[in-house]
Amino acid sequence: MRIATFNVNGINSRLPALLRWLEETQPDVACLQELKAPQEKFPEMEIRAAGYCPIWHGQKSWNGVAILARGTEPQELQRGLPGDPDDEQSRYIEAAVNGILVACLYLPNGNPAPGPKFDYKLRWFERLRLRAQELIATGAPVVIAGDYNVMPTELDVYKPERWLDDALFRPETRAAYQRLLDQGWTDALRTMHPGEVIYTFWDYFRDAYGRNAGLRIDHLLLSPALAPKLKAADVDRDVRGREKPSDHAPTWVELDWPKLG
DNA sequence: ATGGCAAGCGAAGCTTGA
Repeated sequence: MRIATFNVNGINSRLPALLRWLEETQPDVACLQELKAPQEKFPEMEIRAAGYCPIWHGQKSWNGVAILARGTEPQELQRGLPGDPDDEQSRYIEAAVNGILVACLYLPNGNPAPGPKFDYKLRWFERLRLRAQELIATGAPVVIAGDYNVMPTELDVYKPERWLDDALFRPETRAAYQRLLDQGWTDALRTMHPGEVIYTFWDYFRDAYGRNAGLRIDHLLLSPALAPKLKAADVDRDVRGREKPSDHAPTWVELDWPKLG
């Protein structure tokens, strides 16, 4: 069973690229972020025509997350990250798919730091930590996938010294990610590629992709019940090099788990 | 150190992203 995460940077402007990738790689579950579309502008017909059943949480202009399941309806469990009823941003959705609890997130960027946006990021991170603790305590097979906007270590940044004060790499941010891992989560991509330079994002500026000036910020965390089932994890890097690409590449895990259908 | 690019909104140029 393959579960992927892909920050599409606008689902409607990215639709041809998304459909091509789905057709080519046939993930069983795809977690999408940065839909940048209100609820009613999600391209449900096109996604269903491609064989995927979606649930999504849209928002005008910014954010937005979705979970797509191939040939089966995701059973939605949670919409919005608990812990702050005043948080209007669409950054979190959870569903059960084929016996696995799938959480899809788009963690706040947090720049400029310090400042209110960075404070929001850290508060959001703390809410995530509490939710993740609840999920891990159930003992269920869980994957929390998405754009975490965190480079966990220096190995995950093309030029660490340039990013020290950035919200994606500041000590507080890395510490928050580490606290999450300390609950018992497995960072799937790093586990399968220890010591390897492997990125999931290249910005649009100055030929960052061509120079491999990238970041590893899209992660799939596996609960203890699921980590032993990890068979492979990788990045569909070539997708970033195509026409009209997202600035992120799809990232995925292959699990020893019965396939859908 | 800065600005480079892309997308949404809305119909130019600002905001946001990372």
